Amino acid sequence: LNSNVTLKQIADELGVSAMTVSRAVNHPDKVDSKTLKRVLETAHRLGYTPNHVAKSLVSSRTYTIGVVIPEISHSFFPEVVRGIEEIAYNTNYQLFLTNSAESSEREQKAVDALRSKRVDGILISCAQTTTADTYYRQLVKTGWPLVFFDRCAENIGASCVSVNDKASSRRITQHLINLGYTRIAHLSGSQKLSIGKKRLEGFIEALQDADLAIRPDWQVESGFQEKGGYEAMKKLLNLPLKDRPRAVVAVNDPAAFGAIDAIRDHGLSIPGDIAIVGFSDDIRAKLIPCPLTTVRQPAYQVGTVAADKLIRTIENSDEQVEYIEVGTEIIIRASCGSTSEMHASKHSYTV
Amino acid sequence: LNSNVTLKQIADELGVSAMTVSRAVNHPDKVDSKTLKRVLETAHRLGYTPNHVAKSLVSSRTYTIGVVIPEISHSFFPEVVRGIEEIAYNTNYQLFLTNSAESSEREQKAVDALRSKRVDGILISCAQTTTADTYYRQLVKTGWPLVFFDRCAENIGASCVSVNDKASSRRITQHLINLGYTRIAHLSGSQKLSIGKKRLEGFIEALQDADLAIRPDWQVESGFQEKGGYEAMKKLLNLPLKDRPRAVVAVNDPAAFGAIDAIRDHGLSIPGDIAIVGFSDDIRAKLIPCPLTTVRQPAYQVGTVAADKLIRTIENSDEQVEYIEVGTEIIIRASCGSTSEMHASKHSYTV
DNA sequence: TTGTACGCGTTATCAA
DNA sequence: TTGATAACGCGTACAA
Repeated sequence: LNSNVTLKQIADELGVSAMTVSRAVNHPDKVDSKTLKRVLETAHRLGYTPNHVAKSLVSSRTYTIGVVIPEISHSFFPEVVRGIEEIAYNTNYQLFLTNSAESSEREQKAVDALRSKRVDGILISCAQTTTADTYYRQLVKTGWPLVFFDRCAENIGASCVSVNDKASSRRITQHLINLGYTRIAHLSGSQKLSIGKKRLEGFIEALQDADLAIRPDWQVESGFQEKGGYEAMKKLLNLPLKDRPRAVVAVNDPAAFGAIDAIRDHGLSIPGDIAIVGFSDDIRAKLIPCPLTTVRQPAYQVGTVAADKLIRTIENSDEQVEYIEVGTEIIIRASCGSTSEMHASKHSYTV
Repeated sequence: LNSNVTLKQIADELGVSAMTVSRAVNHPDKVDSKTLKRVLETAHRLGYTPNHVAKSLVSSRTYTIGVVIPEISHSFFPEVVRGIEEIAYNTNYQLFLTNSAESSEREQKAVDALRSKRVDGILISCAQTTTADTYYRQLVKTGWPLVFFDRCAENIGASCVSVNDKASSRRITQHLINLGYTRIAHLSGSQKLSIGKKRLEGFIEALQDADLAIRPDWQVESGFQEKGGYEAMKKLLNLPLKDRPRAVVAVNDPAAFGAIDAIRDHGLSIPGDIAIVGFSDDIRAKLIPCPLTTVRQPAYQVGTVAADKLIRTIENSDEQVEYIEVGTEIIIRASCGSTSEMHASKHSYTV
């Protein structure tokens, strides 16, 4: 029953050689139409399924790619995986999915396992705890096709597909400036992570472009969680009234949610007293009482672009290393306040 | 560089046989401690990674399982996959993830691909369009370890892990009854799908247990989307006042959301005029103005249980076919209304 | 058009 | 303790 049918079994059944059966299956035109028919017929009858394990052993190609993500449940990565899956499906690759669970140790184990499986290439989004980029460097040196996505190890000679963090942060800050706000603060993420750094940079650039004051006391590190957002916002609200910002750019939506709670707890209203914008378009962003203006990340597209780049890297030995940024979309809702012109114009645009 | 190191290369380097190297790597105790050391040292130096493709060819075991899900982005399946991944990680299996995108044709192609990869077993959740259970029967007949999860093909001799649909539906209906409601309607899902059928059955049983009237005009098919929920609720609201239900059990949360809109549009309040409960604990359920009482499905647990069952089926040739149901949790919020006793008691319990 | 020989990287088996 | 051989299923290269 479970004993898998082989070319040889079919061959024996028909009194031909295994080679003939192989040809019938893979190169139908290279075999006599009559034997072809007989072969295919019995192949079907016996339930033949080509053994890719054996095929891979001889061809050194598995038509398999490994994906390492740090977090399965958060809505961003499933959507990325869907994009990867779509490309893989269209190009006849299979996907090994592994979860590093934000542990760099587990991440390395995953990569080793994928290497043992002889995947043709690896897509990886770094665990937050990752420090060891020496590991990545070694990996790159082995020549395995490797593409980072979203969370990238930079300058190690591997391609990278990510969201346009800096430009997006700058753009949403500019949106506040265009609405007339001049006293704008930033709740920032960890400066050890590229997204934390880039979003802060974009924020600062926007202020510089508009010749607005860049005040250190208006840059508070909140981290990426609600709790940190709440605490950080508290600090801003506890400033003397004359030093209080009029608008806030949060590093992401959860931080913004925390900040919103703090603002409410302080008896202030949004956007009347303080305007706020987020980043990531969390599913809750549009559902809260004062819907949050934010940056939508094209997760699906990150997946398709990364998978596409990886497969080109696999199939094209002289494919160049690239740093690809995909554009985001500013989603304008109520939390930033709005001018009359805003109502007349369209309510989202891309960066 | 990319040329992978083989046992033989290490062997040649040291002037021993490939067999000795193999033993050193896999059975350290069966080799002289001195040669062991030499072998491991050069293996490390050359960056040797065992070739699982070759291993699989001889052992007929790939330590790989295939997962077929109908929908990657919805929050339920990522959580299931996370559970599967956790078990796979602990047992050293790798996961092939494939997406049928609710197409039974694509589902079959996925399964064929997985068979070609010689996965040790398959976990599958049926596409909604699936009709061809003859295909599943054939698959089972080949003896391939196979476990269905969430959406199951029943009575075909394969194990199945799913949520306790009928009991949960009955339980949440009973909750309404306990609160004193007697005029209760059901917005049902397609009766062609097991979850649609089972949830209706549970609803009816609860009414029967309480000797309440089971009125056909209070069973409206809404399907699983908001729009259907809205339309179905409209029908109930358009009944003569004396025939209008006082409470509604929706087949899932989206249908409930649609119904809620309809109730609002009709100028009625929740739960004051009409109480409503859902099923699935959609992320929005707790965020809407009148938070929705609903059934939370333990997605992660569905994943771990299904993966565990599959691996037992793989590794234990006389493992029995089982239909496993995992319990749900009733999440009590405002939409069902509440009595004073309710406030005193705990606000969730398991079925 | 069809068949034979060999090798892909590994391990089980038996012999030394 | 170590090595030689064969086999896993398939495809390339060559021969008939």
